[in-house]
Amino acid sequence: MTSPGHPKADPATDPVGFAAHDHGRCVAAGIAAAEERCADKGLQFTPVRRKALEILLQEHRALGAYEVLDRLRDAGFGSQPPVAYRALDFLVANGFAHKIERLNAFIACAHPGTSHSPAFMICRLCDSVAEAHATPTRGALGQAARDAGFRIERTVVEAEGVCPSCAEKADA
Amino acid sequence: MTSPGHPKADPATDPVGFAAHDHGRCVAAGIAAAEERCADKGLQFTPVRRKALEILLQEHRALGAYEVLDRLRDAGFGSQPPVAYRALDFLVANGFAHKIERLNAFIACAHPGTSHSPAFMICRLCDSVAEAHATPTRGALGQAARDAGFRIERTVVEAEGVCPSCAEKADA
DNA sequence: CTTGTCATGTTATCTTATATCATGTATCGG
DNA sequence: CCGATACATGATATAAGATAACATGACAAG
Repeated sequence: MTSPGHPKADPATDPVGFAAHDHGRCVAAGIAAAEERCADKGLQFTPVRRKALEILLQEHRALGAYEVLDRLRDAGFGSQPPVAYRALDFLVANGFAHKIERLNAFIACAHPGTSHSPAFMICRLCDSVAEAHATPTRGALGQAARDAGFRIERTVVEAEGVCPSCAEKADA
Repeated sequence: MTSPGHPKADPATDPVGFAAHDHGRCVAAGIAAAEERCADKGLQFTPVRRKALEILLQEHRALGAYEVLDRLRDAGFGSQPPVAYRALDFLVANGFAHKIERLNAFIACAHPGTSHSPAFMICRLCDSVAEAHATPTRGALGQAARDAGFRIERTVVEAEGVCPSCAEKADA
């Protein structure tokens, strides 16, 4: 899942997406995790939902709902927007995928199973997205919320910039 | 600008929006700051742009582009989407307003003039939005970015939850 | 078997955003 | 003063993202 030989590879915290890695495993692991969790929680991991997750897992970048819809249609599923949005809503609601608000697009969760506040690094050059963990209540925001009496329920943390591989290309 | 008598009111860091305050000042201060900065930097603070900022400053919540457009039209400006988007783009590009990605909507900057990475607290009950300061490079995200070799250029930090005044109402 | 629940399919529509071309206006060097 | 340039605005059309509402099907509980 993480780059082989990476000095501090840790499946729970290592940002996936910028480094070379066994991508087949990403897909298999993602599907397996979802299957298990759905079985546990009595959720229906139906064909559309499974396919939608597979589609997202194919890449480490965010896909728009209509991009997902196109691929669902190609795979023989319905072709109207709600088909995609419903599948994506299910995946997001159950922690198998996340919505990248900055891009109005969706990406498979890189750390499925673990409950977490995700944080994303979005490369503006190649559109790849890596997921890390945020600690929203610890930083300046958490302090501001406590001071103001604001109860945080969910956080969106997205950094836009340049990924290592694009930075390298740009330097060359 | 901040609530009179607030124990730790500090114009540079105090989140505005949830507490009672002299709202007329918000508007006046926002316009004044924009005027000054535009003069300094040779930017044209044209009537549409001024009006758009005024519209945003009217409330401590985020307005959709089309909501802004409606009010611009009411004020005698053009009524086509690009009118609003261009004005909003200008305001955002120059730090007079921010886009709330979670809401696809815009809000006047609460700390104009200061260069900052904004963080927002969005009340899901009353839609009010308060702006605080984020310290993106300091927390877990900054660490992850350094580890991954990702160069952060801009961050989106938005917390969704319940503001103090709505929490109070809910308790009652 | 019928009732309720959940998933899917389908139509229509709404909201958000941008590309493009045309027009106006201020500034500046010649 | 004139023409070139840059920037701002106006207007048309369309793309992209999202949801409301209604109909159908599958299945388990009563």
